[in-house]
Amino acid sequence: MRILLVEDELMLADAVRDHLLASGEAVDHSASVVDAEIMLRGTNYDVLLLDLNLPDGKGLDLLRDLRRQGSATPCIILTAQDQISDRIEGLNAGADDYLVKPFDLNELSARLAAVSRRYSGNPNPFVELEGGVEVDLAGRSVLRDGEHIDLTSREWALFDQMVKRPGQTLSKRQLEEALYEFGAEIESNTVEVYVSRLRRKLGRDVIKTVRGVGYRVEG
Amino acid sequence: MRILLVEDELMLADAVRDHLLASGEAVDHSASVVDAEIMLRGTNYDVLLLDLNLPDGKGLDLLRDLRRQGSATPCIILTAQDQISDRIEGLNAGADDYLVKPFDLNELSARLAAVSRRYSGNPNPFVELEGGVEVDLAGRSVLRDGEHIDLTSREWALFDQMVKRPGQTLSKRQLEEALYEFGAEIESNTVEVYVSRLRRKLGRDVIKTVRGVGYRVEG
DNA sequence: TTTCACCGTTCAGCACATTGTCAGGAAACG
DNA sequence: CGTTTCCTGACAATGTGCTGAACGGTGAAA
Repeated sequence: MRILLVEDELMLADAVRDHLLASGEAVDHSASVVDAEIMLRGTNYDVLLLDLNLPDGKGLDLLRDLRRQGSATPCIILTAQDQISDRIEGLNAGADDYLVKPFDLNELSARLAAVSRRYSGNPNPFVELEGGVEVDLAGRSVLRDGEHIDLTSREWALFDQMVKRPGQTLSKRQLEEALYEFGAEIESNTVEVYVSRLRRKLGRDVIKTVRGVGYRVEG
Repeated sequence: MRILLVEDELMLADAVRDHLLASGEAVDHSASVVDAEIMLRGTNYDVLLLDLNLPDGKGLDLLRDLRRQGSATPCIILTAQDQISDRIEGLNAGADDYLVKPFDLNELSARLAAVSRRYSGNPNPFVELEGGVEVDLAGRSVLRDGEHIDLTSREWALFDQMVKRPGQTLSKRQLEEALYEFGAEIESNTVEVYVSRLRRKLGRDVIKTVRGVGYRVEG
């Protein structure tokens, strides 16, 4: 999925980009409205992530222009806590959803999925795995033989990463980062423990061990 | 789309009607509550545009009566700048959105589209859930083992959100937004309290807890 | 008007789920 | 065989959700 992120706070932008790249999305970043316009002219994006509080002009105008030109690219706007009027204006200008800063990166993922799904009209983005396991990434739900399986947030964080890149082997280090946002090296076998717990819930065969490297889920 | 406009300022009413007619909508106009009641009796409208400041009675009462009778016709209320309390009351009485006068006619169109879209998105008015619970989304009514269950407006606001996305886990943040229309973030466990009350009315198993995230109802 | 019932909200305490860690055992590998 | 890597049961500390109680506000009834 091609995503255009328009955001001038660089730290936030980097965090968002890293997170989305890690989920396998293609992210372009622009820090200003003019840049964004140029990029929009050159590429067809699937989703637009738009901060309304930009230095060189109103993000709202960008969105309005887009809609005026007939573009229906889904758009999620990012606003600060107190800019309630911006949110309303944004929705009226044609935004599909909004997120209030600071937001959880996983929530961002969920909304992205929801918005793009709403748009593409495919209601069930279920991923099927071995052992009768199905996963709804956007809805954060897992079925095993049709039964719902409850995962804790850590368990989901790990499993989510693996399901997003089926067939790929993920190193323990990568998976660790899914658990502990920034670096924060932890010397322990936490990942192993969680894999163990996941296997108990989902069955032995869903998560394969790649000795010396990490783990992998089949597509 | 059939629209009923209840508004006593004739200039404004004319402007609104002209604008909507030009968009291809069917607009009826009433300048008083009693007229509106008569027209509502005779016709099924898709959207109700309601000024709260009417000469012969409170528009709010009209709305409350409608909701009490089980009508779920989407309603956008029109208020003047300073009547903030009216807005809150209106939303509590069952309005779907509000517009502050003077408003841009294009903004009106946008809200109309948004409100009606919100409703037309539910092709299946009757949803069956676990525990013998049936929900009529359009009619705002809930049955348990065939018995009618009364939900308060907040309870409904929450439950409605969950039933509309069965199988999906909704974060507490998302659900909070269902309670407090736009913003005004409140730090409390209000969502939990309402879930608790809903469970008492609907049974333990209808609403599942997803720890660390939020809640979910089964399809 | 007063009274009453109900609703929305907040808070505090309890109960229990989750988490990170460790240690001992199992399995893979040379 | 030894070594390395991985698995998993147990545990204490922490975190999170649930729910009864209480309070102020609002509308309806008397």
